[in-house]
Amino acid sequence: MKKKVLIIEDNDDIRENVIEILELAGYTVASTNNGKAGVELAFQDTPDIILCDIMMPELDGYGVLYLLSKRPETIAVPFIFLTAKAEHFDRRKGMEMGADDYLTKPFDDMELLAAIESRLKKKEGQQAFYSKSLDKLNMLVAKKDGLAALKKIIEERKSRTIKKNQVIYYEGDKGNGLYLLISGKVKTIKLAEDGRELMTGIYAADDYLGINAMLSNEAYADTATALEDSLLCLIPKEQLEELLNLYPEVAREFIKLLANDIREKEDQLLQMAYNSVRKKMAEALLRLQRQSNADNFKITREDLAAMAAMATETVSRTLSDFKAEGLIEKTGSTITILDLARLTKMKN
Amino acid sequence: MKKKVLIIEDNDDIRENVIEILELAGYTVASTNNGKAGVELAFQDTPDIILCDIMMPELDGYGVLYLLSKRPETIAVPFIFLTAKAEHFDRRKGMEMGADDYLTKPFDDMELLAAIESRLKKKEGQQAFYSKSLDKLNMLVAKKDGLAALKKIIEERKSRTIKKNQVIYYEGDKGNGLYLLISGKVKTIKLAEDGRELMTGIYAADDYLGINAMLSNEAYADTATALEDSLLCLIPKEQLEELLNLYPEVAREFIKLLANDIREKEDQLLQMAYNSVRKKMAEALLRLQRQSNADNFKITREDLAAMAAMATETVSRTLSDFKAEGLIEKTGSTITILDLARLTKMKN
DNA sequence: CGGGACATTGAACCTAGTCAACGTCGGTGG
DNA sequence: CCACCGACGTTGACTAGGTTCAATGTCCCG
Repeated sequence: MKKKVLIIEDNDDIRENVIEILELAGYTVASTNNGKAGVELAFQDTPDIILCDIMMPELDGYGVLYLLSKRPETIAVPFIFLTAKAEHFDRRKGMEMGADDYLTKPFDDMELLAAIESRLKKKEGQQAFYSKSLDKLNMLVAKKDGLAALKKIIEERKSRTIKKNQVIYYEGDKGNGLYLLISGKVKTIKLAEDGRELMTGIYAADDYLGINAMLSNEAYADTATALEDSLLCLIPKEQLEELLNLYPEVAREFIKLLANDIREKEDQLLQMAYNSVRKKMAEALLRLQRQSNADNFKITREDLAAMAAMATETVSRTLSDFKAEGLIEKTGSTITILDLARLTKMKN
Repeated sequence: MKKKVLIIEDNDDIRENVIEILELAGYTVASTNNGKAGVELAFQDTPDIILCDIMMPELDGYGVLYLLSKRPETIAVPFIFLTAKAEHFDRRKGMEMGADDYLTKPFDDMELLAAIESRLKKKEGQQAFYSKSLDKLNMLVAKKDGLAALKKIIEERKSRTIKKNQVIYYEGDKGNGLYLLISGKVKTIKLAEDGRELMTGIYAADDYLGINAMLSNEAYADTATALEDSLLCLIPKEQLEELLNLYPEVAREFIKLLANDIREKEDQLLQMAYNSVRKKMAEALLRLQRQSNADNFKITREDLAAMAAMATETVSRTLSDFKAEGLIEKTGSTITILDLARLTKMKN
């Protein structure tokens, strides 16, 4: 089956040229010269890949990407930016927003075709990759007889790669689905009035993201950011609703997840309230150890400070103390836990 | 229909004497001379009221009361202590554990009969009282067609009066049902290692208590204590499970409650972490105002301290400041909010 | 190998906790 | 009905722990 490519580019020469090349290469091509029309075309008939200029009047490339990422049907479509600007900052901004690649104009035919093919191939690779995470989801649904629903969900797997430091959703965004983290690591944070961050959660492979926003039908209460390159699977809201209504087991499972979450939050509250800095630090390290299942991990002082609700300087000092006491080892931003037992028993 | 009375009393003379009186008065009487047997009798054939001695070998009266409160079928049965000790401390301990009355030996026939009748009458009164709370539950269940289930639950309404400062459940207890608070006010707290309390929640009429323990099938993560005399309705675990499996709407409703709970806990976490004492105090007062729907309320400095995670002395000081600034009024343990707007906008 | 981001260390400051003494309220018993 | 007691609330003085500001050191990426 022919792959559909959507091109959004306001320069007529370039657009026509690209269309010609792609049609020769056997793709079906849709095109437009402005961002708004591009978004609408994408919604009407989901393409397999999108090429998009950054600098455009009215709605620019970043805006297009943002709007597309709001809808489940377009969120997973590979997105390649076309631009004359090869500057560092723009490139990063685009990648952080979730673009998959970047072509600097002028580009030759081979470059273009190679980029498209590599993206399409990668996307297919991901479909196969889905790992245990989704199998677990299958289990969950299949427990009783949700076979049809199960098939449907898996067939329509939407996936999305997220790069380090990229924001998955912002506090206040209305969610469009539930995320299942397939690989990587993600943190959720809340911002205090003065700009300080508090980490409300840290997630690893097989964890669900945004459960409570999704299930309470409200906007996200925190901001989710990738701590490292991650792969996410989106379960669209409507399908989730359907599952919940059809299969009590699914609802029970989510209820359990939520209830445990509350438990954890309450524990954290107690710690935050009355524990000394040493104790809070120890607990933060233990949480990291538990969820990475390893005795060493990389984390910035800033993130640690946000986890334990203290100043970065205090983190530094406390870690130095811990090192002097033989509890941990540290080099740069890598921390290795040496004496788990004593950390666990840390007195207040 | 004849009412069943169970008597647990190790002194043979007194027991025989009471049995005689009660049978003359038209009650069906079961009796035993030790606590263990008493508990078993109560489980086998739920009595309408229980009279129980405190001082007994093996299992004393407090133990009996505790064991009975663990089972849904006996939790709501009126319980009267019989004892020679008229001392203040014992009386309070008994009442705090949930005893409904106290008879000091020696007591005469009239005293005994009056106590029993008053208890039975009160219990019946409660059945009628149930107020809007349960009607709301009905709504919830009836939304679709859960008529049968609905009827069943309402028929088997278990109710229980809880006196001020009485503990409803302890952290670590395995729950046997979900509580619906019909009237009164309840707090849930967690204890830090050093004994300081942190209030994790405060509940008013129509709120559910212990949702997350119940739904995650684990022990309670906090201790629930009545802030004033309260009336609770117990929805036994099994019925809850049934409802959840039969009616997705019910599950959805609870999911929403849980999700909102998480939201609140996260907000609290952020406050606890970075806010000044003044701000924390203001937030605590606002929370009290919101949930009592009144501008004045009675609360001890200790409870306030547990809510805002600070020392009672600091609470005193901060309240004094607030009063001087015209934000609140206070006399004894009653606080009146004067300037809601400024409290809300309290800067950090 | 240079620059910027990240980490460490020192010193000053300040908030809120602790300890202690005193005041106030409400309930109980004489 | 009043006096007393214990629980609860207030205020002051002192102190410890953590934040802030500032300077310096170290790592990593291009």
